[in-house]
Amino acid sequence: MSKPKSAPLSVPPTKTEDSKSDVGAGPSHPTGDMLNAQLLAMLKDWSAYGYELAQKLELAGFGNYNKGTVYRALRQMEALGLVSSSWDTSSTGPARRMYSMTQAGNLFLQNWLTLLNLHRATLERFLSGFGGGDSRQ
Amino acid sequence: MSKPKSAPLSVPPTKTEDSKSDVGAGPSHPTGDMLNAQLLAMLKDWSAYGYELAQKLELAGFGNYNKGTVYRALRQMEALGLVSSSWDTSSTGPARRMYSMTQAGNLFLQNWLTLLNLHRATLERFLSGFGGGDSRQ
DNA sequence: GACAGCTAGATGCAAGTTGCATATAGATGG
DNA sequence: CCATCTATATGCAACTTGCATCTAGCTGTC
Repeated sequence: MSKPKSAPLSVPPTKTEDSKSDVGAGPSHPTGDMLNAQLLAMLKDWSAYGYELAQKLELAGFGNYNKGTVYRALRQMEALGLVSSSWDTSSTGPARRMYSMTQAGNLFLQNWLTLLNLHRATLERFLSGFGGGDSRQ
Repeated sequence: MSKPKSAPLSVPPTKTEDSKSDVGAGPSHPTGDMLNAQLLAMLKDWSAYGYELAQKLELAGFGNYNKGTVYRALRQMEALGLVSSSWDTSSTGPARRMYSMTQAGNLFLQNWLTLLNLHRATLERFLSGFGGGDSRQ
């Protein structure tokens, strides 16, 4: 949710055509637990640093990503024990904070996948017969 | 994210056993766009009111749900034009605000499913070979 | 008919999250 | 020396969420 601020509530939509392209209806990129899950998945087998992860998210197809949010998500996950970090000064350029996933992080990911499947299953149950629910590219 | 508030950042996890069942890592129930999508899916073919929808979410397997959040999510989706509402006083008991999905709501749902598939595809790509990623019900 | 309890919706507040802009700082190239 | 790129961090305003609480209609019971 983000764009339009108007509509004084309780006013019947009256749906004009003006918001056809934007719709205020487009989820653009994941935040919160969804973002955490993406970050953890990328850390599954190797270590990585924030800048790198933010770039990969963009390459993965999510719109241009807010790096500030990525950095804060990583620090917060560290505070929760889902990842651990250490400075890497071995390569040239500014120091990098290298993250790797912990066991708790792995457990989070499991829980997330469970919730995600429940989410999907529930959606599909209500949208029964809906086409495109499973089209992984 | 919700439970533990401690951990002063940059402290290596030290993983004690105390948080094994909770882990501070368990996404419990959907919020934000994920919640919106659930609500819209339940409104796909019929109208419903908030109290009812909140109950269905619990029955669907998501933990005990915050009704205040559900009500506010619905009002906000109405402000965005994703649903429309009207009072229903036909049945006994307190009046019910009946919601139904708009075309914009349907478009939101489409977009959400697209994002969800991208999310899943990306997770699976990084977790390649991971077991359990596709076990629907 | 007083009263507890259920249904149904709404909201104040504190805490948390996010986007945007900006800051810091090392490295590199001209 | 200065602009630019990499890499991380943060202040601020706006928004979201959970919890508790409020209103209000209806039902059942003594």
